[in-house]
Amino acid sequence: MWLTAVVNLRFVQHYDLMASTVRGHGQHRSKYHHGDLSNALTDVATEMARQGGPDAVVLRAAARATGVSAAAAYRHFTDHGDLLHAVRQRALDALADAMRASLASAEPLPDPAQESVRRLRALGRAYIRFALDDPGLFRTAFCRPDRPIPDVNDRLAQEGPFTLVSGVLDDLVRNGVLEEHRRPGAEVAAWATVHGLATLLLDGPLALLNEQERAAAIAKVSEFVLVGITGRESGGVEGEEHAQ
Amino acid sequence: MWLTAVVNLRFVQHYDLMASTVRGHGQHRSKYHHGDLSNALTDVATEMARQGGPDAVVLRAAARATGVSAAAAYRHFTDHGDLLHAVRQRALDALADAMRASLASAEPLPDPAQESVRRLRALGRAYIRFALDDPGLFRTAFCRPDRPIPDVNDRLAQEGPFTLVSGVLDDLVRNGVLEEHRRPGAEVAAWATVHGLATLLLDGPLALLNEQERAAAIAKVSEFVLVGITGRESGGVEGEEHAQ
DNA sequence: TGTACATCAGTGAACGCGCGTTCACTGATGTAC
DNA sequence: TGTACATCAGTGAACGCGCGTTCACTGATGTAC
Repeated sequence: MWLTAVVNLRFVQHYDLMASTVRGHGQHRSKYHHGDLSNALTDVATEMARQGGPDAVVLRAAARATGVSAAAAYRHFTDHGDLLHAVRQRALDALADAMRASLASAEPLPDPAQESVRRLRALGRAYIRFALDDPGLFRTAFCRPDRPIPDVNDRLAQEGPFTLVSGVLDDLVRNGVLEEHRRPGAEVAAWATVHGLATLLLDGPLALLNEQERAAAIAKVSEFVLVGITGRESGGVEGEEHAQ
Repeated sequence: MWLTAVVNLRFVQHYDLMASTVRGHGQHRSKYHHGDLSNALTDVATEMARQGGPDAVVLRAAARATGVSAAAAYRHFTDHGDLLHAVRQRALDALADAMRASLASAEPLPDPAQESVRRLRALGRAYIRFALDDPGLFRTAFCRPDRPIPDVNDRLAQEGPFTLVSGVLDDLVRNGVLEEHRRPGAEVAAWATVHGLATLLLDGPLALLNEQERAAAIAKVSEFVLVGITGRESGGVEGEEHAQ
């Protein structure tokens, strides 16, 4: 009990430092009229989510860490759920960013077919890595929303993880790797597989795997996705699956 | 706020009824020395989890609903996490039971190969259905544990979901559907896919799918798993995938 | 350019709530003789 | 078979905690004239 209290205290101190640093960089708005409190609160709350998952997003604590009264938060968020929703969106954005970065992180292969396979692998790898590196954010991104989720075909589809996968699958069709009749629904299957692996590695029984077993599982699943989607042995680009 | 209070009140009343019914059936132990308080508390807490997920597992409320002081719970559980852990185990057991029931729910097919494919499909279907029918329990089964998870090769493997899948995959090898060199790690891939689909349907963007789209997604993923595992077109047993 | 004033974005104190956990206690149970 | 007594499994009151949210308020900002 008091141990928890101590930990929380540490959190607060840490966040306070962070908050003052952030504000210190900007123009001093003489305390009143922070200028960008909405974003500042979301920043801090996102940091909390990163460290402790969705349950760590606490409105009062976020306000405290931002150096502002709790009531002030209600000028920018209708309630706690609204703040959490903003954090969730941040988490999803961060995931999508990581996936995009992964796409761009290596030289494109000369052969378009191989290149699109590489891209699919890169997306999956980034997804898993994000989950393992930032479990708090990952859990927050997929925690049960208390507000309606944006439709996949609306905002999220704009530039969300789902859309990235869809785009690469379209590439695979275009480059003859994926037969057209297999295309419909393929993004759901691919996404589900990678997402499931990520959550089982994080919170499920696969959390007990050592690093080697984990790498093997990831490689196996990566292969599995390609075969399952295309319906045939994944040619070329062998070995890449063993890369981190 | 007061709305929440009202809802909670309803919960309590409901659980109280339930608890008194349960105790009413058994022998009256004259209030003191309940006889099986540990199980009674776990029962009630599991019901709470069924209705509201892991966060709804509240020690005080469970004690209240069981008609017992909160302190009494500490004779049987070291703390709140211990109770939650018991509920988690119940949830996992319930999932495994549902899967086993699904295996036995239809006539075995005469052809052993087809039969083992049927069994794999049955497991996946049961998994998804459990998640959709009992989201609270499903979320609880896979919520982040604050205690060490039992190793897959230990208790859970005894009769857990994971083991069921492993067994059926062994059948697939035995019956020539799955080549032996593909067997290692296949249960992870299969499980991840189905698990991912379940969680995306529950809490992810796929929650927005209508019934028809959802059925299509499930069918597609089911096909995907078979192809991904075996490395070839799934022969036979076509059409069954469209069954609920 | 200066001033009156509406509006905006904060404050801080308080509210009620329910939680997990501890404590000294006491009634019921079972066992040794 | 009856009785003393240890142990077991409850009680109920209290603790401290921190949360989300509301309220009347006030200082800063920007705008109309």
